[in-house]
Amino acid sequence: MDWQSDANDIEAGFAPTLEAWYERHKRDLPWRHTRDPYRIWLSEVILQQTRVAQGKPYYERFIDAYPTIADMARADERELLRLWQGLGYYSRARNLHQTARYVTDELAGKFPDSFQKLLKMKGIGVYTAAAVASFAFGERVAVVDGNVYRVLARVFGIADDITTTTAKKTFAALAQRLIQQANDPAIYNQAIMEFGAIQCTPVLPDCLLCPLQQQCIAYQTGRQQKLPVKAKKSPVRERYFQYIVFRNGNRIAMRERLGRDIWQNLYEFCCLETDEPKARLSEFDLPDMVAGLVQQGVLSAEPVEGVQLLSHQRIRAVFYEIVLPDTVTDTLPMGLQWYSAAAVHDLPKPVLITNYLAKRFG
DNA sequence: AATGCGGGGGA
DNA sequence: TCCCCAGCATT
Repeated sequence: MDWQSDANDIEAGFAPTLEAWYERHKRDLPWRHTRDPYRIWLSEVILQQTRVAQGKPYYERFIDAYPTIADMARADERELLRLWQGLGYYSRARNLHQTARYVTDELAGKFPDSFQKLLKMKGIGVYTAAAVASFAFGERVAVVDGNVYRVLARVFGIADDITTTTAKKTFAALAQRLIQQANDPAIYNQAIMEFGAIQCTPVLPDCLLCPLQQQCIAYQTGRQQKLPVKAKKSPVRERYFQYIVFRNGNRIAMRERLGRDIWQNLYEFCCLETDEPKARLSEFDLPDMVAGLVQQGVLSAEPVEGVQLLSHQRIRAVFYEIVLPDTVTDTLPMGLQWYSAAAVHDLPKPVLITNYLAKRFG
């Protein structure tokens, strides 16, 4: 099994290589001069989804204001939030305060000293628990953050979508295997994140000077830019449907939706899609056939707005009800046909249409 | 499993 | 612009 021994060899050398790299390249950061769990915890919370450059001055300010966890516990929450101002994700500050008080008052100031205990604290999730447990207490538990996903995906050529639960498990298991070979779990955890932050960067990683160049699958196959794979959260597409609801007595003009779009084979009213939101008939152009028909009728009520959220689209609809006189015998455009109220009821329709009918006609 | 939650920096 | 950043809590 050649591939297996190769993979194991790469895994075996991984942690020590990064630890050696770290000793040569690490930045001098204030929270790296302490093993005080309070300070490490504070730094980790500040750095959640936050770059070192942005978080560093805040860390200094907080340590000045609250040198110990008891100081933070006694502080006024508004004061904490003021210090936090500008960092974002303000629940972090509230959770910080809550945990500071809990540790001070309920745990007699003794900071939780294991991964499992740390996990129970407000604002401490899997990442932060692993970070504090390893940095402050030397526990051999691997951190998995955005840097780790990137480094592991590239070095080991893992193309799984990191936004999925199964991929997260895969990466966590690999990371936990890798840390077993580390000389010092605290150093190793710092090392892989520092490596991701300044060498194996999201764009333009410095592969030419990389100590893992020879074993990096991404480098060997030229896929640095493609890894890690992260599903783009497709922005919800905004669409604007203007529905002309033609009425004649108790009949309504409806058509079947055809073609490669939403609501295939469902029935709707005369539908005109616009690029921008509209609120009145006069704000957009009607096809000639439709315009001619509209002119013969009267707008019978204020336009009605409706919204329908699909997985990747938000349909904002406006319904304009036009009542036509019996004298109109024009052929209906756009494949529209007249349906009695009972027939309309039986047609398959999008919820958006059904809701409108219910709202308008009960 | 999906969302909401912030603000800044770099390409 | 878009993406990403030492993620977490809630539903």
